[in-house]
Amino acid sequence: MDQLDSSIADKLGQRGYRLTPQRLMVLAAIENSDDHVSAEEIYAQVVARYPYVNISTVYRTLELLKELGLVTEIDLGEGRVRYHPVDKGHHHHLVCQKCGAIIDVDESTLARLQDVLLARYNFSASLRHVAIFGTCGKCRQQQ
Amino acid sequence: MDQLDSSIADKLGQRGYRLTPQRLMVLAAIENSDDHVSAEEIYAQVVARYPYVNISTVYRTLELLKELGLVTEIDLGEGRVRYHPVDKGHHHHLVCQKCGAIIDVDESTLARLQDVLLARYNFSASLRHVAIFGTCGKCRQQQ
DNA sequence: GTATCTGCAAATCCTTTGCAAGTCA
DNA sequence: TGACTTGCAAAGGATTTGCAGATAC
Repeated sequence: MDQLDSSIADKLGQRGYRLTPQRLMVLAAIENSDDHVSAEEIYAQVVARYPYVNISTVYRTLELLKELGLVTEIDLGEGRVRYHPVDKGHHHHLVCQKCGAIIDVDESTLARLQDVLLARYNFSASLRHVAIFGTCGKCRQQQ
Repeated sequence: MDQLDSSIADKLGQRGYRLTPQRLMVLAAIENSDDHVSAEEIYAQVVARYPYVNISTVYRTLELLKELGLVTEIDLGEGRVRYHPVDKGHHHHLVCQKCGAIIDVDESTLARLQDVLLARYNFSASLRHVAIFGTCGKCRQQQ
């Protein structure tokens, strides 16, 4: 029930959604994570403090936050999705398919692509949180 | 048991894998499809000719072809993966999240990004078959 | 002949859903 | 109070797996 200074909680409240303890705990778990968290990881964090939550509540909260544009989803190719608060900034990831390393890439790196797609295809790409697969330098050396 | 001229079949044979009727039918289904096919669609095609195949055989064949680099997978955001033979050329897709339209994008459009990632991050991106989500021009007009 | 493949059935994994009970505003 | 939320349990859908029997080479 801490983390009442959460900016996401503020926005939820402003839009008329109830700030239940469960939701606040989910928000805290998302915002306290440096990395991107999975639903399962959020659930584990919340259960540690309040054993009666159900994972479906976590999924429902994440669904709501997605709809409201407060978190972004990313698929790093693990067979499950990870979440990240939008207000922590946009960035991308290079995922090495050999060693699993994840390299963070600045938002600007994809800015030009976004421009090209708009100019050439009149398509507004949503490149807020993208995973690009390939091989890192270290692994290429070892081949 | 047709489609013995399949280049994928050739490669499978060369590498010592058995060319079973099931595998040949799966290969034919992949190669005869203009679009990208899902496992379920491949299965449907094969069952039409040989009702005793099992979908797990389709999945196992696809797994093998992926490992050997003979097909690529693409996730167009449908909750299931689609497959495409590598030898039919590389290309990318813009997926409109409003209307579902899929716009094909030439390989060269992502070439520069590939260069940048290599130069800046020493990362060899595997951009052979990428889906980019966003909004198409038509849908943006209607907003 | 024998290692490789297949079919079958069941299991897995992540995620979603129906519903009755609980609770925030 | 009453609409919104939750917990529970069960379903959902795509994909994977164990195993015994079948088969390509």
